[in-house]
Amino acid sequence: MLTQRRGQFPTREELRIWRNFIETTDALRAAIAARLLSESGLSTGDYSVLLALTEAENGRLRSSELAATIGWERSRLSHHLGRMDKRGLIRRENCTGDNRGAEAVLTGEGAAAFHRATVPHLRAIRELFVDGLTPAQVGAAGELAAALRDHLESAGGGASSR
Amino acid sequence: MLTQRRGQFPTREELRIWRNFIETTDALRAAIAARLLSESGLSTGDYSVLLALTEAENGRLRSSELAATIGWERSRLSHHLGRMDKRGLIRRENCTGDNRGAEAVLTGEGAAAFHRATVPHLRAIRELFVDGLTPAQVGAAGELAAALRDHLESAGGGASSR
DNA sequence: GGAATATAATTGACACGTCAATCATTTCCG
DNA sequence: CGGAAATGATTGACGTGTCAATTATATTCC
Repeated sequence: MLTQRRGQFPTREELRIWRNFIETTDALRAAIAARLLSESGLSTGDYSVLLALTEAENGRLRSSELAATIGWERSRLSHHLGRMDKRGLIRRENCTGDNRGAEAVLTGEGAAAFHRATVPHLRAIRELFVDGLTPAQVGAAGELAAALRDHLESAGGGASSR
Repeated sequence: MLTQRRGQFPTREELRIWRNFIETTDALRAAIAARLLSESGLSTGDYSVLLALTEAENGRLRSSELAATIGWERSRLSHHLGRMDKRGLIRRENCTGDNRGAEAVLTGEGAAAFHRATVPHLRAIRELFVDGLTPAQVGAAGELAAALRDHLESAGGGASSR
């Protein structure tokens, strides 16, 4: 209680910045996602999955590897693959050599959708993110992200981590 | 094609920064939300609603005003109030003077939950956001947010806005 | 070999968000 | 007045995310 670091709470100004920061990044994410969806019919989740499969050997990946690649929980991926399967963007196959495994396989339709999406998506990132900042600010964004990420990883992000 | 501004697409480095930035802010948001939930049983949505009601005259607000205050769509608020009502955090009443209106009223239980939540929530914001950055970086975060927000508002965030 | 355990993936229940109806009341105006 | 349009709010359908089981196969080790 003695050793409590400077202000237990954020100052008014810090709080204002926090709210602004989190709301703005949220709006940015939503705007990019909306553009992607309207221009290609893909959600950002779809895009991540298709990107990973496109870059994978033979357009196929074991479910758990795919989850690790894009940083998703297993059950989230499972639900999402179910929806993508229903839409014909991917196909599920049994994993040869390990019968409990499953592989997600890129379909022609999935590959086509991904290719239709990529150019407009990159353009949206440039227009809404890069073009809104000076080069110095883009650099600052990178440093900010790195600092926050390091801090999160060390200081424990989760709820149960302390 | 001649007049195309500097790189139609983000550079490799810009793209790396974009991904890092968006993933990190997402992880930060998730971490703060998880802390809030585990420490108080409230979601960030609950918190926003309770904050607005707490600050309102008599702990009550007309539904549409509440939506405007916290920047939500009406239907989103309606769904959320339904869930909060079921949990006893707020109560719905008819709006005197305009029978199509509805008011959300803070219950004792809602007020108590909010008060239990606020200190740990502010602490989490300090620990996970403010403490992860130098004072200069906090300032940079504010400027970044302002720049991105301005750009989003002018350059059209939505999908249909061009 | 065969039970205990670990691993891979799916499932179900539920919270949350968006969009497009829908319903009720009020307001506008001829 | 009375019907058309505007306004306030809710609802339903569906995509998405999390958590806690559950199912199925592999591995381990006695």
